[in-house]
Amino acid sequence: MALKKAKSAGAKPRRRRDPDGTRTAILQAAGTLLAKDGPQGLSVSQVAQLAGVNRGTAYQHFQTREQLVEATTGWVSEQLCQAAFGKTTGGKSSRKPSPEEQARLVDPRSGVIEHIVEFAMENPELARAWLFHVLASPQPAHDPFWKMYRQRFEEYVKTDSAQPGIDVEVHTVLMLVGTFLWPVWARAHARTAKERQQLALRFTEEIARLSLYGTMRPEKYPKLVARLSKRTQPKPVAAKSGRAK
Amino acid sequence: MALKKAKSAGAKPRRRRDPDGTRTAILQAAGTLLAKDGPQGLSVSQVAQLAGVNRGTAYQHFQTREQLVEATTGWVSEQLCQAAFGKTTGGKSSRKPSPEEQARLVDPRSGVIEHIVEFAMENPELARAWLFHVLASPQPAHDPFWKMYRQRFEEYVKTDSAQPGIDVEVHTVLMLVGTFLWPVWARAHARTAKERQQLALRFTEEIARLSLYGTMRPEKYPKLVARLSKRTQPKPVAAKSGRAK
DNA sequence: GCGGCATCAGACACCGATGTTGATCAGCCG
DNA sequence: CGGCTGATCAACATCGGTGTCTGATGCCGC
Repeated sequence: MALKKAKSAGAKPRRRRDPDGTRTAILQAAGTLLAKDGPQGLSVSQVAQLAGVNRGTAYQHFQTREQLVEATTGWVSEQLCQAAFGKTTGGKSSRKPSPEEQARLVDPRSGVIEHIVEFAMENPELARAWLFHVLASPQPAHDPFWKMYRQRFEEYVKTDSAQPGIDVEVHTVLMLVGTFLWPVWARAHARTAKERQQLALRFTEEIARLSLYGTMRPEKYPKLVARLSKRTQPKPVAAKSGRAK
Repeated sequence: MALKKAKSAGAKPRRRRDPDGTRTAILQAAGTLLAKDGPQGLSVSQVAQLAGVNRGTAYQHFQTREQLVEATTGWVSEQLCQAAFGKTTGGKSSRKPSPEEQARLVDPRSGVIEHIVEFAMENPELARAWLFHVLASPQPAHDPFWKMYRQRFEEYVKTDSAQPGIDVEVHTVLMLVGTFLWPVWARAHARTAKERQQLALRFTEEIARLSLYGTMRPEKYPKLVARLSKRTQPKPVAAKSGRAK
């Protein structure tokens, strides 16, 4: 078709006029570079180049490098929220979920972790970028995705399907960061989609096993059992509320 | 002692001639800056300034910025190895450990995790630096500290104190990264040494609880139990399924 | 068809970081 | 004590990134 795209010479086919599109293109490029170099290593020049956008245009969408980084981390978190929970963070209210839907969202076996792992396995850049962000942030728990996950798990802990005495914060740290680092580790071993899926399955299976049975055989650690049961016995929920306000 | 240190005017009291000392001073400064900005954010200028050393001197010890970063990550890993396992990585052989010593080193309840958490809680810069390094590295599992931990845990898994069917890699990812990120999270909440110790205790207790009992009540997930027990071994699962009541 | 605006190209001053080089001075050894 | 080695330092040239500005160009809605 005879249209734009000056063929031979390095002529640049000027980008079609689409502010939102370019913005997200920039964010996406910034995301992948963020994953590679971390927040401190991000340069507007590289981002613009990768996004196929003039540097000046980038500066038109984000006044300063710092703002670009900020916007990018927020965007990454948003992507993760949508992929994991299927809704945006900026609560457009959205009708209250039905009870069974509630249970599905809350129960750790319902697929939230599976979703996250699979998504992270297919988008390791986002996972890595999120980890960088969380690691660099002075307040990791302020991240929207973090808060979302934590809240969901907190609700699960209240149900009678959960073991008593769970420490929500510790669990959140373990699961979130483990779930996102696993693809980083696995990346070195899996090339094909099949291998990746297998590794994702391996992770979720081990999480399931650990969640059900733990790592140690209780009968081998009577003293530890006694101490822990003393901690959680009297009134499980009260014990937790003491520290996880 | 009354010596050196020209007092008033900005006169620089030329550093005493001490190659090894300056080298480790540089490494230490690089470590704390690495924790703050990540590998890509590290600048030789800042390192030299923080270490109280001329930039040129730094370049004499490490030919290039990249080499400095590399040496620093190695140094951090070394520090962690010594803190956690009490010996250096560059195996000077060192006599074989006695059987009970072996058990102490291998058993997850013996204090390895406690050691690491406490150390990480008191040296969050090192923890953060290590996480940055692991996150940025294409082969996280090549880190000496990582390998050391993994090997120890692998030996534990072979003992009959361990649950059957443990996935060593998944466990290593979870524990290592969780243990080091916990201080980063906790840092935002704890100021005094007492608070820090309390948070460290809270983490190890939850790890212990999780290792013993897991997160979910098996009786609520019969299908999952069936699938997992089929995966591992037919026999031992029944024993622990009764523990939770 | 026209005006507004998104996009691009290029240039500028400024800054900080990188490596390099030659001078300088501390500590050791004869 | 005097010289030598090399650890430490100050200064230089260079490069790349930032943030800003100007003018040109084309796309889209009115």
